[in-house]
Amino acid sequence: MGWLKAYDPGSYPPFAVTVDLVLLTVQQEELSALVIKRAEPPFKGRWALPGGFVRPEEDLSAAAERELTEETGLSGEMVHLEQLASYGTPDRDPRMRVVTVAYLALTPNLPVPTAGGDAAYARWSPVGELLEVPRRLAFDHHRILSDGLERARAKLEYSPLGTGFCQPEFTVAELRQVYEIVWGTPLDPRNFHRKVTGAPGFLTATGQTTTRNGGRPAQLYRRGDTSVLYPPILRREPEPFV
Amino acid sequence: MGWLKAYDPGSYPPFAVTVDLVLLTVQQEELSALVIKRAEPPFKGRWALPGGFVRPEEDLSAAAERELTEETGLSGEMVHLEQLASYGTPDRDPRMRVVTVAYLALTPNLPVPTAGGDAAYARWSPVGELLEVPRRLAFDHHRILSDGLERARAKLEYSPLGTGFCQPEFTVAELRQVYEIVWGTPLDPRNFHRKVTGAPGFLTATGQTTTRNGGRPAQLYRRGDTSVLYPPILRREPEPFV
DNA sequence: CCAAAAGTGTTCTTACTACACCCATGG
DNA sequence: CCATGGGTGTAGTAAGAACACTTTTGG
Repeated sequence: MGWLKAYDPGSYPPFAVTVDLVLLTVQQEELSALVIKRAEPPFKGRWALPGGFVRPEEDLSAAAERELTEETGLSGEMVHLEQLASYGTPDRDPRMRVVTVAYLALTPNLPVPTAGGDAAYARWSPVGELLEVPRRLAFDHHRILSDGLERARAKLEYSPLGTGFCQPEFTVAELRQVYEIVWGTPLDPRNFHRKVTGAPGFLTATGQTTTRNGGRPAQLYRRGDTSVLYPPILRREPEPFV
Repeated sequence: MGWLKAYDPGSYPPFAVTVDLVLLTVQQEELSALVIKRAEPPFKGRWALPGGFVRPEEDLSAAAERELTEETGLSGEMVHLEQLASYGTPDRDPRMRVVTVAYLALTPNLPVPTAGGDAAYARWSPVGELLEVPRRLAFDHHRILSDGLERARAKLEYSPLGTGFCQPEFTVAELRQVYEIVWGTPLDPRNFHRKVTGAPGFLTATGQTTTRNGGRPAQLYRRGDTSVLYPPILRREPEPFV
């Protein structure tokens, strides 16, 4: 009631729809997110997640991939880009009613982006610093980044997406460091090794070895072909679920 | 890069934003979803998920709760209503560009809804029938319902939300039947009993018993106060994660 | 007494933790 | 030859699966 009437074309309240990206990477022993310096009000001079309007004939996921490519040069086939959640509080943008659909991607260590030719335009910032203070980020991006972080942490348990943080070829120790940084917990190297090499389809050995981390040469692996990790790599204490 | 310029107020492409609800319940040994018969084109006469426009000053979750109350009489405090995902393919509604934010709720067995006074307006339909054929539901609601079903199944493993399908006071066997119906797998009654009574905070005993299911009297329980199930109640073979 | 459902106990197996120990390189 | 990290072996423990068995009602 009211539904059918309101659903009449031409009589609906207009919204702006954007996509925002939570792009995470691991660099210098820290988990970082890509942020953009806002050049215009509102929140002029503050950092914000990259994002932009969905175009009139564009799918949501296509808009997210386009933004990803614009900001990082990565294509949608190269990284796993997944929908995170949508945010639409009426006052989240002071200018107009905006609903944003947030996407999450875990990317390998990239060169510092300089889209727009402005060195101060975009940068990777440690997630810990960005979330330290609730209002450090523009709009409701603190919330979005928090949600993205929690999703990324959970994904590492049950999916092989942690490899997305690594170079195409990586050692078990490099992968373990990713887990340790994202979860903020030390993991037993020996048990971790057994778990990841034992999970079918997670890793495929290249046959090559490397000594780039010192010590005995380590096997190099590539990401395997599975999308599920079984058995999962579990954190000690699971976080609240909802 | 186009972003700042396009983000200028007044120059954004207008969208309609709706919320759609995946309301699931268990009745007569079947998992069912609430569907509405469409009275107007497009998809006139077809079944669709309940939903409607987000109002100009309304939060997304508030819109979902309002729709929930309109369709079922349930309030947002009574049931757990969670955001599922957003869908915005350009051609998903032939009349205009619509982005919908889907919400999921697991509800107890309710009387057949008759909102609008029309008995044919809304009903509970078995999910299996609704998903049998890809185009049985209007718009992209097949996809949305599939996603909601998969989310509900996953939720039962790690959260106590399965109790949402039960009456306020229920027996372990009644809860087990919910799991069996949602997952489509038989579960060992004895091991299930141990798991759910052993998971801290999942169930609180009322001290009452009932013989309404025949046999030896069974303890009655209420939903406990935890939001995480540890240890989880696992299905045999986990589904692909992404 | 018997059927039916509730609930407990027991055994086997899997997977995790912790940690001892050996391996292969660079310096 | 030794420091460093890579990798395997093993013992103890937590939790799941399968299933025998006891308990308590209704008829």
